[in-house]
Amino acid sequence: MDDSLRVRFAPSPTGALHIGGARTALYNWLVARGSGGALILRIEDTDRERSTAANVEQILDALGWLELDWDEGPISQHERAPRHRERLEELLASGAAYRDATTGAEVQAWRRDNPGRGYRGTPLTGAAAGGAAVRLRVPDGGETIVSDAIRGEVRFENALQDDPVIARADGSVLYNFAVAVDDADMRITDVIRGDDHLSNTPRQLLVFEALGEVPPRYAHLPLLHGPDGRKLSKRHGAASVQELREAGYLPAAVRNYLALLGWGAADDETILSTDELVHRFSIDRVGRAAAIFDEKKLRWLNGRYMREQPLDRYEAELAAYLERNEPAAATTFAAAPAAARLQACAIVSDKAQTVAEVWPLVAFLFTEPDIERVDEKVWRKVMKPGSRSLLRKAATVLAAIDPFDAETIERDLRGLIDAEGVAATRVLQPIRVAISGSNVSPGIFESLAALGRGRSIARLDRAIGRLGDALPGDDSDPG
RNA sequence: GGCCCCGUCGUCUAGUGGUGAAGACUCCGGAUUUUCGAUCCGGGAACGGGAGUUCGAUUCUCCCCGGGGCUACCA
Repeated sequence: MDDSLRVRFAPSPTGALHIGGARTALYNWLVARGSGGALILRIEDTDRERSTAANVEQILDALGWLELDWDEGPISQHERAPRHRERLEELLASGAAYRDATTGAEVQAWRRDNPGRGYRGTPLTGAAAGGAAVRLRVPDGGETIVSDAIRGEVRFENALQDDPVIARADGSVLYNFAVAVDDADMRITDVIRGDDHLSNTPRQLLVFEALGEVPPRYAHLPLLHGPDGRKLSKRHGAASVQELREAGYLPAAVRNYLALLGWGAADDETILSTDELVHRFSIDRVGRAAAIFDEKKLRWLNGRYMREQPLDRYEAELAAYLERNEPAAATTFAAAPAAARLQACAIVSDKAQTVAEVWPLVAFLFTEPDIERVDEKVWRKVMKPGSRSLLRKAATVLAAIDPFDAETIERDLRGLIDAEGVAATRVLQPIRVAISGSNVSPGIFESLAALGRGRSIARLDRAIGRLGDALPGDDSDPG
């Protein structure tokens, strides 16, 4: 326990929260919650062109859905501009930073002509300094060492580093400067972020040094890649937290899965509740190699979480999912009695791996399938000569079943199957299609019980009607 | 190009100077079965390559190869 520990999650609102960003947030959160320390949420919006309020909303929304909370913030980095300016002036005054109007193209050209050296500008003074960017002076000798909890000591030779631009000509500061100032002001003790920032770290350390501040400890996480081994992006399917939510994953499952991407418990346990994660997670057990995001494993894990949910929780997740993605279905579902909603969840609970898969399987309990429009291929596959007769007999059996529950229905329908001497599938599949409009549904006995006697028989009758049109005279041929 | 990071089954991880290199997902086969799933059982599958250190390297060092990141008046 270390309640003096302060970590931060600092996303840039230039898009939705990516899976990689979500994992970074999670790791910071786990470290904070496991130590009694504080998590600060800081929005890195110094790029006014690309940062939008909508993106900030999306990020907050994604963190909320993941159930990751924070102790301070959200703090807009952009709103701290006066403070950044103040610190910048200090460096300008001390000579640690200077005005330089050289363009990027010119620096590149300079580097071509001066291989093995970092660019050093010539300070501009007086009127000439107007309209020039500000660079940080990097020492010509020695090295800057990043002491990283995951990578060990990473050394960067100062002579090789360019003097980085830390503020634009208009005075607005750049990322590497703002980050260092903010991390210092917010007394961040541990920076846990993506590996893509490792190369930025020496620049930030140099800012700390110039400012006379003590830098935090660092931990750079391995990046997340897509199945093709390249950096995770849109074309790999679900790449943002919102997409994960739309795909029907549960927040707890996503947290569990994300935690395992780059980290493993000492005993290599796979299923870990958030509580266990908080207790067992440790940054020095994080691996060094980039991890590939594999949705198959997430699906499996999610299925486990789905099945282990209590029924009322299951129902709430389904309702929330429908509300977000299928408003019409949400209304229909909400209008049904609570008992019916819970029963629907009960009969699919061991089938669906994601919340998105639930409604298509149980919609028939809440809306009438149009028997005349059942897919022709499905219909032909299931409805054979003799089906009409068997459905009639099944309807008769159903009419007499008492009580109308899954066990009794199964007992009596199996009695019919035995009496007819046919394969169970010849009786059960036509019933399935008749009541659900599909050849894929939850268990048939449970489905009949959930639907109730009246509606079940009515749907059987409707199917018999369609069969009468399609297969006239089939009654005489039991097949 | 320069600088930096990384490299155990297809994937995520565990692990050790001497192991039959372990688990999970996927995949394949089988069982169960009223559909799809789910479930159960079984199987296949890895230390990137080359030197060196060592009695012995997957483990330590170097080189190569491969992948990735940074190299912006982006973050």
